[in-house]
Amino acid sequence: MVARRVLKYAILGLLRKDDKSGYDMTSDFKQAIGQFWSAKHSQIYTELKKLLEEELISSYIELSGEKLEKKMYTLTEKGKEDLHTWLLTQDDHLETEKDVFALRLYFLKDIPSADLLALFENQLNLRTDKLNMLQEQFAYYFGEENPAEDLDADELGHYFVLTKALSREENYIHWLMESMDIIRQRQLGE
Amino acid sequence: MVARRVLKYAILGLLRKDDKSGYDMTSDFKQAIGQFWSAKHSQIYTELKKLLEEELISSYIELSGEKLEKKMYTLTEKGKEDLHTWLLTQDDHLETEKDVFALRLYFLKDIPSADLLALFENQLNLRTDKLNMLQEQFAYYFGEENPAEDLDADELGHYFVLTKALSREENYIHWLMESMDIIRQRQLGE
DNA sequence: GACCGCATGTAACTCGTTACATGATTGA
DNA sequence: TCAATCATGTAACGAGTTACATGCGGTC
Repeated sequence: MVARRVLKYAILGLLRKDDKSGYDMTSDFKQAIGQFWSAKHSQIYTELKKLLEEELISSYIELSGEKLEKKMYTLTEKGKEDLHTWLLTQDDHLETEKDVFALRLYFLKDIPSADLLALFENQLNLRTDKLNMLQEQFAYYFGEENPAEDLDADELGHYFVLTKALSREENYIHWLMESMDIIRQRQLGE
Repeated sequence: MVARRVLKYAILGLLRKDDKSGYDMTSDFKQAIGQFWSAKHSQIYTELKKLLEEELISSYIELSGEKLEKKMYTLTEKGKEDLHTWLLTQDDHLETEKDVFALRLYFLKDIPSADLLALFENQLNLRTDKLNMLQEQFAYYFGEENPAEDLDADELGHYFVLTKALSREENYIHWLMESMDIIRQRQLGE
């Protein structure tokens, strides 16, 4: 069984502290949590409508300025319960972590060896940019030091997500560089 | 722009060397390449039908025994060209690497601290099993040594995919253990 | 004879993206 | 005044899962 209705719980989770609009959630998915789940505004608005019908959230209108309406959503008691049940759910298996670069690489015999390093370099650039972005985020929220002891429970979730994303990217880059060395070695021997 | 029709190219790629049936491909997605892309048989058969219509592959029937028919697929010239173009495509951005465990963790403030370590332990078990399975696969195909220099171009793709998956799981486990230490430290201070 | 793996397919549904559509607010 | 950002929504389509449906082949 595949993890079901993840977006539903991502949205309920985003509402656990503050009321938010669909637009706010769209922005959240561009921040830290977007490293591990994301959705476009079209999908978010559709899901919000469904969650309202299911009475897991309720809504009210807030004005920004004179006319512009923000539809704010709040967790209902039912929504809180559903979220808390889900938070304690243990996964019974791991999903395939899809990665188009690795897939392409599996077929590398059909990639001319002159083009292979260029593909790696492109991936290295993308990953390096992402790592830099994450390091900036980390420094902004937590400073340059490793502050795990001083954090409150709320910041700790953010801390874990950022350290997870950082270590993922560092590891990816490390593997890319090792693999590029292997390719260069082989090309010398050609 | 999101990477489009990845399954199409995964299938064309799997056919680059040998003819295969839909069933064979379903098995392939349970092996090494399944670490980075996978699909159920229902989706594979549907895609094969589409690729036939597009004339990127052709098919013929092979018998296993007296009656059991295997429908074997072959890359056409058009299919080969399409695959080779795709293999040289550079990604211009990275997709969100979805991870339900990390998502759940972001909301950790709402997880009772007694349950938190159990969630981590569950994830650690899943990841450890996966790492062991990958290590066995690696040992089976490449032996215990690091043989990158002796491989032909075809094995190298397999080698990269396996080392990538291994380093991903090792890194995941390392981060899990570090995070569990932090949680234990904090619980002592409670 | 029963069970497991081999083998192929379709239908209904859910999830996710792209494109279409509209309008307000803020700051340069 | 122009552009970027704020703000919400729907429609069409593509991707992926689950369930339904059927039959052969080998082995215990």
